[in-house]
Amino acid sequence: MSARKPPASTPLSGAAEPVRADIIAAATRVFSERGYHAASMDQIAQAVGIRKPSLYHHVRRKEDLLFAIHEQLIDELLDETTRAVDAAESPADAVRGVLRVALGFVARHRDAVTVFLQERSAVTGERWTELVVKRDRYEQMVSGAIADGVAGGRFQAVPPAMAARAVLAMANWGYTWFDPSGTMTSDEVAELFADIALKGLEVRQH
Amino acid sequence: MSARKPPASTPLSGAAEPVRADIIAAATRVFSERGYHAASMDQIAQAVGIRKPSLYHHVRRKEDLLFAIHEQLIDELLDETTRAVDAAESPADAVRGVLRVALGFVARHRDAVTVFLQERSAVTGERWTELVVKRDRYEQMVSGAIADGVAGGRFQAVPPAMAARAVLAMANWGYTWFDPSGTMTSDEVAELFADIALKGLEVRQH
DNA sequence: AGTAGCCTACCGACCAGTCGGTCGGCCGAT
DNA sequence: ATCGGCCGACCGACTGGTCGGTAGGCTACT
Repeated sequence: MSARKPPASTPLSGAAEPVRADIIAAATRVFSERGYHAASMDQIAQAVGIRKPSLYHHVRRKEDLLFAIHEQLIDELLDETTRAVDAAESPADAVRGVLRVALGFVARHRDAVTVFLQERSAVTGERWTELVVKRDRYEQMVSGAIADGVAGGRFQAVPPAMAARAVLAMANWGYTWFDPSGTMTSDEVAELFADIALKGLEVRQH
Repeated sequence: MSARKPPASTPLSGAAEPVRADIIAAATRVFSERGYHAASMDQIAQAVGIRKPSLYHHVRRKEDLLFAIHEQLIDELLDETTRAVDAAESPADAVRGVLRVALGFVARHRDAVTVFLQERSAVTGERWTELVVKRDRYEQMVSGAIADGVAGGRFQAVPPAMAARAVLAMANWGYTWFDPSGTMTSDEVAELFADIALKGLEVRQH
């Protein structure tokens, strides 16, 4: 064919043109309910209100949907957390902020968080690497704050990376049980978890 | 050996005759690597060293494998944790024991724990109910220990169910990052996490 | 000892159904 | 008359699961 090959290249590193928001929302819902592999493109199309071939008008591959969900979430999370940590006046404040942001995400973007945490390994290739880089940056922000606390003598001498894992675990695990219509708001839970992580469960009698 | 007929009857409710151990091991490996839905029975058969139809000689359905993995893990976990909590001399000791057992499982049965925590929703029907019952019993054991601590005035006045979630989160999330060949053993991590949960990160100056 | 019968474990060939993905064409708005 | 959004019809690949049959070990009876 004489026809010049269309651009056909991903415009930039990773980032393709944005997928329509309602499609991402529908995919997020379906993926979170049935899991990435068990969800079919037909089911997603139905959730959008169109047929499968039309869905392929907006997305090149199924994996693109999964990646878009992952990327959107980590970018927003990174952004909000950075702001919270920067605004913190003490390491303890930073830990509180991290927990508040993370649990807020669980509450507000429940399905997306579920997909993000449960379908981590379904993203492949260099796109996965891209996500890992951002995830590492996120974790290092948390362990950095804790390291500051240790260095300043305000935290116990714990390995910061380990403590960060403990803190993040409390937040991440929330997608498993948190109920937005439950008795506690995400901020209340965040405060409670921060208290536990910072002050501990045991009563100190001095 | 005289020709005594083997039991050959379904011994109890639900429990079918046990699936050959190497098959469960292979399925655990494959499921944890690729995810339940992405894993094919052929891949499992190959991991065992037989062909797919032979695999169906030992298992009725794919889901049976998943259920067997889940059941085996939760039964053992429930058992070990019960012993640890019963042997504890204080609520704080109980929390330490729970973390030690749970993180020990992560270290020793990494793949099974991964399947258990990541493929929870793939089990369906009444078998799922059965698992939920046991999981709840497990969680209540932990929150019960914390409630004891609160009632005895040795723990802060936190909602026990919430605190239990924080503690379990630290342990469960371990399957995400724990490396058995890393610098810390699972017992060391458990001790560190217990210290954080019980005493907190902040230094108290009185 | 020989042998008939049975049973477990295994396999090649196969099936119906589903999946991700494509193609050519329709339609309404610009 | 072009074009973005949409769709019916279709395809190849693969999946979970089945079926008929085989190899070989154990038992029981002769």
